[in-house]
Amino acid sequence: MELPINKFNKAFENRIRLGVMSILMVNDWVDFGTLKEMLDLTDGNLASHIKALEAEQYIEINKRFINKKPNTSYRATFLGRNAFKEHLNVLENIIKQNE
Amino acid sequence: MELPINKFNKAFENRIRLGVMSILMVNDWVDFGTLKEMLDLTDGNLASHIKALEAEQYIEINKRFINKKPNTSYRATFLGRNAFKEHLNVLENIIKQNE
DNA sequence: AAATTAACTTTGCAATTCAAAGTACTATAA
DNA sequence: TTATAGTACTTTGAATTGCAAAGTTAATTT
Repeated sequence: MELPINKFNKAFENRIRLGVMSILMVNDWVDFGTLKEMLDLTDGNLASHIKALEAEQYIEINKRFINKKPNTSYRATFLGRNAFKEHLNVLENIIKQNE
Repeated sequence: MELPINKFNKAFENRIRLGVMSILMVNDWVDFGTLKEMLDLTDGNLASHIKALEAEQYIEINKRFINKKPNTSYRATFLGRNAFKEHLNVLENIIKQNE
């Protein structure tokens, strides 16, 4: 018997990291403030989950200044996109079996 | 902007509970040993997650004897099935936006 | 210099997860 | 009757994860 659950990616088992990735899958370069607002998080919390995704090399970071203010943006890497798609495939199979 | 992530059901954020439910969605009455084998868990670990699902009234329990041996079976309740479907809907929306 | 803003990092605590060990119940064997 | 075994737990303790709040850094504006 198959065990699709064991193909889950630990990096995406948390709702915040899943949220960050799902935003970055459809938006190129999203900045810290936008993510923070969209996900309604404290900045420490968001930063720590971003760090976890960065450690897996699932997202990359770009720091610059906009209107003389620091602005950090993130986007999903190729590796991250593929890993996320894999994870969604597992979920899709679970969904399919319930249709 | 919508926040689908916040509609996740905490009870299903764990891969084991998600696995148990996904098995019970397509199989009526599955016993402890089968679940344990399918999910490859220690019995203490499985028992604790089953307990959590039972506490939410997402599964019901039936104890009996088969061949003079105790046999405990579980199935998803109506409440559990609906909650799980809701959860899958959230995931489905995340998947859809990536197609 | 002082205050401000963005993006962190650190701290510390609470919740979650898990394996291992222990327990309860029933059955069967000695 | 004591012992052994099997199933399904419960308890224990430790590691991991998750989080808010407070502290920090760097550049900016006053």
